[in-house]
Parts: sequence; structure tokens; C-alpha cells
Amino acid sequence: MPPRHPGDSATTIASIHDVARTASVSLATVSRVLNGTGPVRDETRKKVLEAVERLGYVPHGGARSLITRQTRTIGVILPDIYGEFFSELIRGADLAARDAGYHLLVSGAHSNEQDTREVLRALHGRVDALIVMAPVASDTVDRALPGGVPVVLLNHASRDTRHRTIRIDNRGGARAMTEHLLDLGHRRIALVLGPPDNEDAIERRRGYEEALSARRVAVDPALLLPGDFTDGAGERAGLLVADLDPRPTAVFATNDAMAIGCLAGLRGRGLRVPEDVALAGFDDIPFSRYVSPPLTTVQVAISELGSRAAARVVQALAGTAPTRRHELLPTTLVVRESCGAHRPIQPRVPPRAPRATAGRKRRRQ
Amino acid sequence: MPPRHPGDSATTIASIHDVARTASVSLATVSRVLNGTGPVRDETRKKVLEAVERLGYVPHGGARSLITRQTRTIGVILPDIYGEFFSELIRGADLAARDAGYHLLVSGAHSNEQDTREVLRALHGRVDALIVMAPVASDTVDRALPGGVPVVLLNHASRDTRHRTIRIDNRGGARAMTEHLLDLGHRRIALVLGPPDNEDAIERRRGYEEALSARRVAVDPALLLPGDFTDGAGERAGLLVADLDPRPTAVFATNDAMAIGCLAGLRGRGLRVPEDVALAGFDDIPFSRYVSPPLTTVQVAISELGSRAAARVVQALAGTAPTRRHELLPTTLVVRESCGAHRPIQPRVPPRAPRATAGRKRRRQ
DNA sequence: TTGTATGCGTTATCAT
DNA sequence: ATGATAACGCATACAA
Repeated sequence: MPPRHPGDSATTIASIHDVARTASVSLATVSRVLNGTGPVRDETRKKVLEAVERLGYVPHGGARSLITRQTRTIGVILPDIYGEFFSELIRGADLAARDAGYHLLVSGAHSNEQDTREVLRALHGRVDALIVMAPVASDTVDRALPGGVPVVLLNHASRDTRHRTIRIDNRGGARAMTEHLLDLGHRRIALVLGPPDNEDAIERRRGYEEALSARRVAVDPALLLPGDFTDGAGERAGLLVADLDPRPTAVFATNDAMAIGCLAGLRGRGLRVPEDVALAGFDDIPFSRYVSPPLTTVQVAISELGSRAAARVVQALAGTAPTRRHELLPTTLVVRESCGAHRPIQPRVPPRAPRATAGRKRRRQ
Repeated sequence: MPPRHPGDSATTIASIHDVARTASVSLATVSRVLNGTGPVRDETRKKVLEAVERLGYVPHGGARSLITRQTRTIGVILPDIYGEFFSELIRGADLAARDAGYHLLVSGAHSNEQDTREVLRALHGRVDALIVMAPVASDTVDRALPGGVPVVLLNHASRDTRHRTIRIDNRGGARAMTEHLLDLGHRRIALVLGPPDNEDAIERRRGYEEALSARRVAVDPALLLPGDFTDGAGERAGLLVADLDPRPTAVFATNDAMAIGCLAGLRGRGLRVPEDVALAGFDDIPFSRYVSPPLTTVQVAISELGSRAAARVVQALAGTAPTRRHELLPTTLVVRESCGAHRPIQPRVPPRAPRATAGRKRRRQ
């Protein structure tokens, strides 16, 4: 072997063969030392370790996974929505995955099924399990995936899939919020909708309708405002609400981004929140407590959704604890001030109770 | 081969061998058909494709990458900070990576070097290139990585590394903001610091100090408030500012999360923004325009940071366009209302200009 | 146009 | 305690 140039070292990668040759032992011995399998004499071990150090040897994960038949990687497929939500989801999943010694292979932004299917195929042999949030049919997953790969579907529409699913209790949360507004005396409650084909949006709307029906309040189609989960749509909805006649006394935006946009829209029309119009959101993103007035919303433990998903596939991989297939993640009503339930704090006057602005939480379900 | 049970299909995965046998051709032919390499008779191709379909065969990415020596995957290593920032970064990187036919393998939350090093090692053979944002020494990367892997360091401290780097112009942005506040007549400008060991935080502070020095304004240590990039720290800083004597006339928080928290803190002490204290942030997260008053801040094109990073490693992989090693991403001053530059909008009175609330942007550098 | 044989870097099986 | 060798699933140089 010719002597290496300084710059060469960057391009020459040592394999287990090189280590074996340098240490004058066999491949098997090197492997044993590195993986702690089988007995090795202390002296031999030292020789091997020295060679490893000298050569800067790092095992090739790809080759290893070919024979061990596991990649220690979990694939995550996400739809194309951005913002707080996904960073939290990935964060939660990464934490749980790392705890179990797994990596995360994320792939986002998939609009159509065809696209998603290709990504699924490309992932075969690169991941041990999958967390899928994209809006794909359950059997599409089966088709694209060559079996044996545990899958957990996040917020998936159909309940009758054989795959594991975890869903946020969107309906229950929306129901709780609507009931809360009804309790405050509101009867004309506008709802800012999400994307028509979005499962979360559909469920939240359903919860709203259920709550109204249960109280014998008619669902007025004129109060159903279009939206798409972006703040821009919320702002437009706010303007619409201001012009509605008779004007709704409350607005329930099906996510916080729209609620915050809506606040700007209402303000733009000179309306005060909550004095003129009560406002509520959904998600409890971190900044919802910093808008003024602080936003009443439904808390969703997003990072927990991610971590539970990861935990589920990991335990499926380990073959332990065959928990029930379908899981529902509860939500929490967070009452702040935008709905008018609390007396709004007066500027320049200390609040009556020290922590009066803090969200009071009520567990649901 | 025994007949498969319906349930079996999920556990039995077909390999290229099975396809070859089913189609009565050789392995090579199947490979040729699937990869479009070499000539194949139409009839043979049809046979193979049929077999593929019937067996539900999906190529094994891991095995393939072993021989082709490329995984078509880019590793992303992130530090442990959460929120808007990373979702944007990953989003940008994923978009650019997908465009070039690459996947993203993300791994977050690495506190110490030791931890990071192990992750780096584990990634060998699973990724073709790396985007590293963790606070890790440049030569640690070299050590843990077995060479040949293109790396781009994000917001890395030392400029003298041989690795590619992309840095946000934190210093320039902070300088611009400080100058802006000075232009508005402020002389006592408090600075809410970030984590002491965070490179972005350090650079932002430096920009602040440079701007003051350039104008012959002394840097008062009493105006340097501790922080850690969280909204909680910002809130505490807000309380501190209110109690300072003499009170600063402006507060520059080194990120938006702290600025927003600071707003709450100032409010808690009955101070108005911008009338009593001007306020400015850094990052221009989406919600900074929705707080009231809308936040004056420095815009950072985060998703572009991600996409450029991905683009850089992709082009390094392709061996094209050896762009210069170190890149600086410019920032933009976004003047809204929290700094008092605009006349605050009067509630219930239409603003004088129709778009008076919109942020006015000024390019920098 | 197609098939055979070799190797990618590793672990696992069986000897020794 | 250690070594030789066969897989793992695929691509490819070479032969036919």
C-alpha cells in the first residue's frame, strides 16, 4: 500500500478488512471485538482497537444492516403543511426514537398519492418501520411496502385499517370548545374551517356540529367560513365575520394560526376581542398565550403524538406489548381571555390574582 | 416453495432472485429491466414486469446502496432548540433534497460532543453527505467521519475550518437593528442575550456592540440582560427592564421568542410598547407580525438556510460548481410598530395610510 | 440480447 | 480463542 498523502486520508476509507490486516487477525475477530460478541483475548482486543484507532475506522452501517436485517431507522412521512406542528412532531418522535436507539428518516411535502407511493418504495430497505401522516389510502401503503414493516398511521381517516393508528381527539376537543362557548351564552358561533380534504379539519367541524346539535342550536351554514389553516385565511375570515349581519358573537377558528389571523382581521374592522366578538382557536401553539388577548384554545400534545408514534413502532419492532391497534390522544381545553371567560386585565392596573393571566386547564375525557 | 397464506404475504418479502426465477430469466436481466440499463427484448421486459407486479417486489435500497456506493440520503444533525426555526430549516432542506432525489435523515437534540460524535459515526454508510448544525468542533467531525463525506456546517463558529459553512449574517442584522434604534433617538438600549455558548447569540451581541461603538455610545453592562432564547427568559428580562433605573428606552431581544415574552413582562409591569419602551426582536418568525404591537425584527430566511445547505452538499456530491467554501446569508430589517418608528394605530380609528401596518422592508448588505 | 460470476462491507456459522 | 467462509440483495464486467 502506497503511503498516504495528507489530503488522501479524506478520500480513503478503511474497511474492516484493513483493520484485520493491520492487526494481523481475521475479519471475524475484529467483528467480535467491535460488537462484544464472543470471547476475545485481552491482548488481541488491544491490537484490534489500536488498529481501529490508527485507521480511523468507522463501521459501515449500510453493510451491517444488510446482514443484520435491521437499519435502526424509522421513516417519517409528512404532508405538506408547515409550522410549529411538525417541528414538534418530529421533535417528539426523535426523542422517543433515540431513546430506543433509532434514527429518523423524514420525508415531507407529498401532495399526491403517486408521489407518496414512490417515497414509500424508496424507503424499503432503508427503514425498519414507518410513521405515516400523509393522506394516503391504507392499502396504498400495503401495496408500496413489501410487508413486514410496522406502520403507524397518524390521524388517518378510516378506522377499519389493519394498520396501527394514532389519532388526536379532534372531535372531542372541538366539542369541548363549542360547549364552552355555549356555556358563556353564545349562540351565533362562526366556525373557520380548515382545508376541505383535511382529516383534522373535518373532525373538528364535526365536533362543533355535534355540540350545537346536542344543545338544540341550529347549525347555520352562513356561519361556516372557508379556511385552509393559514393565518391569511384567518384574517380573511375575520373580515367576513365583521361584515356578517347579524354578526356572530363568537368565532371558533379550527386552528390557532387562523385564530391569530382572524384577530388581526377583526381588529382591522375596529372590533374588540373579546368585548365585541369572542375568539377561540385549536392547537395551543406556544405563541397563542402571547397574543393579546391571550388565546383560548384546545391543547394538543403534538410532541406526544410524535413520541407515542415512535414508541409504538419501536415496540412493534421488539415484538412486545401488542397494544390495541387504534389509539386516541386526548385534548385539553385551555381557557385564556380571548373568549371573554376571564375578566380582561386592565392596562396599568395589576391583575387581581398574581397568576390571573395563566391558562386554566381542564382535562377532558 | 409452500403456498402462501393470506396473512403470510405481509411477512414474506420477495427479492430480485424470486423475480428472476418467476420470470425465468437471470438476475442481471431483472436488474437491467428495473434500472433501464442495457438492452432487453420487449417480450422479456414484459415477463419481468409481470413477475415484479405479481410478487409485489420492491428493490432493497440498503443492498443497492452497498454496491452503488451511494445512499441518496443526506444526514441532518440539529442542536436541541425547538420551535419554528427547525421546522423551517428542515422544510427548506427537504425541498431542495427532494428536488435532487435525496432523502433526509434527521437527528436532533445533541447536547454534548461525545453524543454528537456517536451519531456521526452511526451515520457512516447511511448517508452520502451531512448538514451539521450542532455546536461541535470542526475536527471532531473529521474524526468521527471516515472521510469522503461532504459536510456543510451551519452557523459554525470558526471560519478557518476546511469544511463548507453557511452562516446567517447575525452580526450584520444586529448591527442594522441597533442602528435603527439609534436613529430613532434611543441611547439606552437594553439587550436580551441568548445562551452564552450559542454562536448566533454571540454574533448578535457583537453586532449590537459594534453599532454602539461606531456611534460612540458606551456599552453599559447593566443593560446586558441574561437570556436563553426562550419566551420565559424574555418575560423575566421584561420585568428586569421595568425595574431598571434609569429605565432603558428600548429593548433589543436577540430573538423573537424572547421579544414576545419580554412584551408580556413589560405589560405585566404596566409599561406600554412602544410608548414607554421600544421593543425589537430577531428572526421574524411568522407570528411576530401578529403580536400587538407588531414586532420590529430582523428577518432571517431560515428555510433558505436549509435549502442552500442541501443544495451545497448535493452539488458537492455531483462534483459540480466548487462554490466558495464559506457563505454568508444576508438578513433583512423589518420595521413594524413595536419600535415606535411608525405612528401606533389608534384603536377604532382607521390608519392614515391603507397599508400603514404592513412591515416595510429594507434590504441590507 | 442474455447469463455467469464477482464484489460491496458486514455478521453469522462452523471449524479448528 | 480464533479463522475461513457463506450469506445479505443487488449491480456490473465479462462471456456467450
